[in-house]
Amino acid sequence: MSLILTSKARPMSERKTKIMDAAAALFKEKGYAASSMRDIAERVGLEPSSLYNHIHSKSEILKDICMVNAALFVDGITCIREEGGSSTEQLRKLIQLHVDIATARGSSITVFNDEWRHLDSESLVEFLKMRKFYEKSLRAILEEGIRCGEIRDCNVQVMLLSMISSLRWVHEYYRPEKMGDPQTLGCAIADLWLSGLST
Amino acid sequence: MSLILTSKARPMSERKTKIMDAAAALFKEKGYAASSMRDIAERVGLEPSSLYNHIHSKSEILKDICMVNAALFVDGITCIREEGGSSTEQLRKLIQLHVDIATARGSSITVFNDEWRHLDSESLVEFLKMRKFYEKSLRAILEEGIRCGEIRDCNVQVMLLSMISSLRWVHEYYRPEKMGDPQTLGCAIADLWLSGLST
DNA sequence: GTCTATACGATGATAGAC
DNA sequence: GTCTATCATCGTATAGAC
Repeated sequence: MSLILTSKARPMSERKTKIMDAAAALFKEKGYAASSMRDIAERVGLEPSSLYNHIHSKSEILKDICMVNAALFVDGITCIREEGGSSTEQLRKLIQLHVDIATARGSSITVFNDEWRHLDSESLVEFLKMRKFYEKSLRAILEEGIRCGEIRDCNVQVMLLSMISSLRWVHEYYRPEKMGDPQTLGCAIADLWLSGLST
Repeated sequence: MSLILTSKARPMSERKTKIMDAAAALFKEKGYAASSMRDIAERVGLEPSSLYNHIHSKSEILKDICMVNAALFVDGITCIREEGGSSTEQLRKLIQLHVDIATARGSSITVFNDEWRHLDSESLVEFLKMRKFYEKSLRAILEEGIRCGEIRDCNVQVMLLSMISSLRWVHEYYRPEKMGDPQTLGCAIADLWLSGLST
């Protein structure tokens, strides 16, 4: 899954990159609504008004962060579906995708997870479409697994939501020294999900 | 677990209750920072300044919501630990506790989950202490289970964080008509966690 | 591209009449 | 307890000099 490294976004000016990074970090720390353009400007060493030479508005920053990350997940799961393999294999790859993205883009993924509701209505529609696509794909993996007897026949929606939610701590609490590299962690979480806690 | 019904909070005036409920709903919809005192006042049918006859500040509302809910979890897990039983039984009860609280206090629990970082530093310390206590208790359950061979010997921190996180969708996406009553849902999630997805 | 200056609405909170 | 009036501050964003 080399998607994280081979970003398809066209190159960004160094200044704009710094602004986006500072904004993502701030949104993570205080949330979108509580982060001001003055805060962002201060972090990046500019006067507030100068930010507008690089971005159009605060809401545009949020939109960019959310969409870039949503695309990573959509592309990732599309890739996994195309590669095929058993449901179990696909689930393992999917969990690894989440862990890879969460460990590689800590602040950006927080914003994607928690701040998307502040998107303006137009962007929100687009964002929710992508999320819907992602959920539909995951549901398909689970249903295939149930059909061929690989996955237990439980409430699919409950499985799906539990699985996705259970990965939402990684970006915040991942500690390499305690949990190993992302590959190791992904494997451990996949084992947990597939085999359960009981001996 | 009758904790939810037998609230220990001293009685609140009807007006104050309405203010707190409206605030919790708003904080859930837009987040704490993006919700204004004017918004709250409008919902409850008062002028903004009148709110201050019932509460001292906006931050106090947040503090009350967070602390009341934190106490529910702390009391709940304390109860479960005191009742004893096998680790598996305790884990089942704990999952049920989460589901019960999430389904019974939707908006309040969202605030507790996502908005606590806006607490002022003093309240934040108190809040984090309670959370720490909760995590320590859950860790003890898991470690006991591993020691006596009831729970698989995995990274405890990874298990703990995954378990807690996996329950964070309930308050938002619980649909009784699709998932049954809270008891049924709690049972289903507990089965998922204990036995895993694989057949 | 960066700055200073500024527009102008929204914010949390208070004072004081009723 | 509720209101009107008001304050001081901070919010996003723009204009225009350099």
